[in-house]
Amino acid sequence: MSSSSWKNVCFNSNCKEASEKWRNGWRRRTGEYAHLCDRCASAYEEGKFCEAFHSSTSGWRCCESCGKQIHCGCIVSFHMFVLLDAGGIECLTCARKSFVLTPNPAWPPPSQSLPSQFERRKGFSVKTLGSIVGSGPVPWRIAPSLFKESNIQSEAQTRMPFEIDVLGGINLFGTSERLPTASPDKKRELPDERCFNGKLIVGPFDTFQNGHTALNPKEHPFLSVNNIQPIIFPIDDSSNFSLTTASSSKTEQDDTGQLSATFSTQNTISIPVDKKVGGHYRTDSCGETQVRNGKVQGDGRSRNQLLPRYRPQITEEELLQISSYSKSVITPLFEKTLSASDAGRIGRLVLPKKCAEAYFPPIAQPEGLPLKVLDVKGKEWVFQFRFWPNNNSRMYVLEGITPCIQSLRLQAGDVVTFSRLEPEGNLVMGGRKSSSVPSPDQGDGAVIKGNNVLIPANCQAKNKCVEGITVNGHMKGKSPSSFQPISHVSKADIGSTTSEIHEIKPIYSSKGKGSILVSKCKRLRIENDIELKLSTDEAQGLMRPPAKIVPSVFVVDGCEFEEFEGTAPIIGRPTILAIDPFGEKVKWVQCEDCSKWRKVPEDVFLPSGWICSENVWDLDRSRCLDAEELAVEKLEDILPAINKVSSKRGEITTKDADMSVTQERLDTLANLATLGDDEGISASSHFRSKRPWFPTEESSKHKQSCDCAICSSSKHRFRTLMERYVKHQLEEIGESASQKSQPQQFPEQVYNVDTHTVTDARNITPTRGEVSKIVCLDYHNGRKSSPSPLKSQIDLNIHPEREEDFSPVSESGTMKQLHPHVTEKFFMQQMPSGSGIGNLVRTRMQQDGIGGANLISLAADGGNQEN
DNA sequence: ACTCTGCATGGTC
DNA sequence: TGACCATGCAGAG
Repeated sequence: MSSSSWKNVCFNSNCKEASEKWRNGWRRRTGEYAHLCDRCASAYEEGKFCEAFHSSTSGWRCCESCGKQIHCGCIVSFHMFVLLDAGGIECLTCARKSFVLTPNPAWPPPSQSLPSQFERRKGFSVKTLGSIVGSGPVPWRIAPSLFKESNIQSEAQTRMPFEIDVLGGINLFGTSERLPTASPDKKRELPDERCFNGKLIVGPFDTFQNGHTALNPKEHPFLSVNNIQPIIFPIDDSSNFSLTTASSSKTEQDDTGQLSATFSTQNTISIPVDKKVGGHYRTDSCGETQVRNGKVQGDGRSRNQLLPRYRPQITEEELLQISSYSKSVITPLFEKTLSASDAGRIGRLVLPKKCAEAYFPPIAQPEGLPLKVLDVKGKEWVFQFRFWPNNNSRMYVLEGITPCIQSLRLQAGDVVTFSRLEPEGNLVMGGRKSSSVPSPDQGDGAVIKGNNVLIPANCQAKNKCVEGITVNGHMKGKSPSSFQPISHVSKADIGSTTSEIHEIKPIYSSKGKGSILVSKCKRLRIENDIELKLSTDEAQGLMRPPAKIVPSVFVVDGCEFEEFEGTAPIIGRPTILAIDPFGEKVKWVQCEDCSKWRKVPEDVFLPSGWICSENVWDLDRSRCLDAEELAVEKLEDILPAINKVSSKRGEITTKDADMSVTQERLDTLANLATLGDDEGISASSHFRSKRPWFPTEESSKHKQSCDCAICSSSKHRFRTLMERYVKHQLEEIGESASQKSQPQQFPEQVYNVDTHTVTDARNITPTRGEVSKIVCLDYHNGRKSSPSPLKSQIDLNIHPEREEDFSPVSESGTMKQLHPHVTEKFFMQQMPSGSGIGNLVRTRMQQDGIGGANLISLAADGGNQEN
C-alpha cells in the first residue's frame, strides 16, 4: 500500500474500506499508526485481527504446549509467541508456565513517553536522534532482563523492540501488542494483556485486569523526566526465565508487502537447565544467542529477581554517544549507583551478583578473567572481572575501573550503566550523573522528601544536586578514601585555589543502606567540613521562607515579624529590583551560566542557579546566546548594585570571579538548605530543628570572632529583626520620604526596595538583599555609604552581656529595648566617617542617644535630606 | 607510610 | 532468616 493511499482506505490490506474516520491500529515503522476502519480496528482491539484477516495466510503455527494456533506471520502478532530452542513456538501463556519470559524493559511508546521525553529535552528531538544515529533505522532492542517487578505490565508487551526512524521517529515494533486469538475455538488467553491502538499503556495506568500492573510513575518518578525509561514487565513465574536472543536481526515483510528494514526481533528462548555453566547460561556455540541465568534452577530464591535499582535507565545522551561509534543494537543490561567504595581509589566496582552472573562471563575461579568493556565514547577498557567468596556466596567485582570512572567523570552517587552491543556482544559501560527531580509543589525552592533531594530544575539540568558541602577545599580530618566520595573532592581539589567550591553530589537514596551519602557519620563529617564563606548578609538576602511553613509571629514595637524557626530557608538567586519604562516593577537577575542580566517579573523567586533557559518571561532572551536587553552602560546605570558587586563593568559582562564564587557559595548554601531538616543544615548539631532557626541562646559562650553556626544564626536573626524594624520605621516615615527620594529618572528606575512602595510591612518579607539595596542606591547616587552597610559583620558578642536582650521574644519584645547598643555600634562601624549620612546619623545618635529605631529613621531621612 | 589484596563484618532488605 | 553488598580492616608488598 502506498503511503498516500492508506490515508483514504483502511490500512488493512484485506479490507481497504474507504472511510473518513479512522481508528488507530498498530504502530507502523514510520511512527504513524495504521489507520483502520471501525471494523478492523475493533477486530484488532479485540485481538481477532489475525484470525479475521490472516486466517488464510501462512504463518499459523501451533503452540508446542497447548496447541493453540498462533499467527506468526505478521507484525500484529509477532510478539505473542516465543521461539523454542528445539524449534517451534510456544504461546506466551505456556511459555510463562515453563519459563519466565523475558521481562524486558521496554520503552515508552512514541505516542506516550518517548516523544514527549525527547521533545522535552532541550535541543533534542527524535529527528535529531534519528539523524545522529544513522541514515536509516537503527534498531533498538530491549534488554534481556532478569528483572522481576511486581509492578509489571503485560508480558504481551514484553518484547517491544523499536527502532528510531529518521522519518518517523521511534517506531515500536509490535506496538500492536496483544495476545493472539489464534483460533476462534480457543479461549483467548490473557485477554487483557495487550495494548489497544497499538499503544503501550504506560505511565499513570496501574493495573490490568489480570492483575499485572505497569510502572506507577509515582514509584518511578524519573519515568517522564529525563531518561528513557525502561518499562518493567511482568513475570508470573519466578522459577525460570528466558532471554531474548542477542542478535537476531532480520528483514521481514509485513503484511502490507512493505519490507521492514532491519527489523530487530527478539526471540525469547527457553533455557534448559542443563545449560547452566558456571552460573551463566549460554545457548549455543555460535554465541549469537546468549541465555543466561543468574541462579541454578531450583534455587529457592527468585533467580531473576533483581532489585529495581539495577534496572537500566540508559539516557538518550548515552545512546547518542554509543550510537556515534556503533550502529549496533544496544541492549541495556543493568546499572548501578556508584557507592563510595565503587568510586573510591581502590578501583573496585562491586557488581550486583545477579547482574554479574547474568550478563558477565561465567567465572569459576576467584581470579576471574579480564573483561573488555567499551565506554560510551568507544574507548576500550579492560577490567578484571572476578569474585570473592563471601558468606558461602560470591561477591563480584570489577577491578581496575578507576580510570574508566574518572574518564566518565563519575563519582559516588552517579550511575554506571552496562549495556551490550549486539550482535558483537561487546559490553558498553556508560555513566549517568545523578540527578533529582524537582518537586512540582516545592514552589520556589528546594525541599526535602526523605532522602530525596529535590532541587530546582536548573540544578537538575546542571547536575548540581548537592549532597554535602565542601567549600574552599577544606576538608578537615578526613580520610581521603572515605571522604572523597562524599564531598566529591579529589585530592587535587583539596586546596585548590582555582575553584574553592566543589560540585557536590546529591544524596542518593537508591537504597536505604546503600545510600552512600546519607550515613549519619558521614553527615557529621560533612558538617564539620563545611566552611561556608558566604556572609550572612549574602545568604539572608537570598533566603525565603520555605513554602507551606507557617512562621511564628512576634511583635516588635508594633511591627509584626515573622520568624521561621527550625526551618531551613530557601535560597534564591540574587536579583536587583528596578522599574521598567512602563512603571512596572521588575527584577534583574544574572544568568549563572553566561552572567547576562535578564529582566524578570518582580514577584518571581528565582532559584539560586537560575539560567537564561529558565527565562520563560522573555523567550527572546531565554538563551545565553541572546543579547542582553540593555546595553552595558544602561545596565550599569540601572543596576548600581553591579558596581557594588564588581567595580568594573567588564567584570560583570564577563565572568566575575568573585560573583561567581559568591554565587557558588550561594548555591552551596542553597543546596545545603535543600538538605532540609533531616539531612542538610539541620543535620548540623547547631542547626537542628530543635533549635530556632535564629537561635538566641548560648551566644554569650562564643567570642566575637566566633562564626560558628550559633553565632552566625544569631547574627542572622538579629539582622532579620533589624531589617524588619528598619522597614517598619521607613514605612512610618511615610510617603513623603518616598516621594522625596524618588530617584532621578532613568530609563528603568531602581527603586528603593519595597520599603518605599509597600505600605503593609506584614505582607512582605523584606529580604536581606533588599535592605542592602537601599545602600546600593545611596552608593549609586553618589553617597559614600558602604556598598552594603549591613553586609559587614555584626557580632552580637560585642556586648555579650546583653545577649539575652536580643531575643525578640524576651520580655518587652521591643526592638528599642534590645538593639540600641547594637545598632549604635553597628552604625558607628558601618557608616564611613566621610559619609554624609553617616555623619548625620552619628550626630543624631550623639544628640539624643537613641538607638536603632530612630537611628534607622534618621538614616533614611538623612539620606533624603542629603539629596 | 602507603597501596593493594582478600576477606570479614554488619546493615539492610 | 538469609542473601546481598557496602565497607572496614588486616596482612602483604
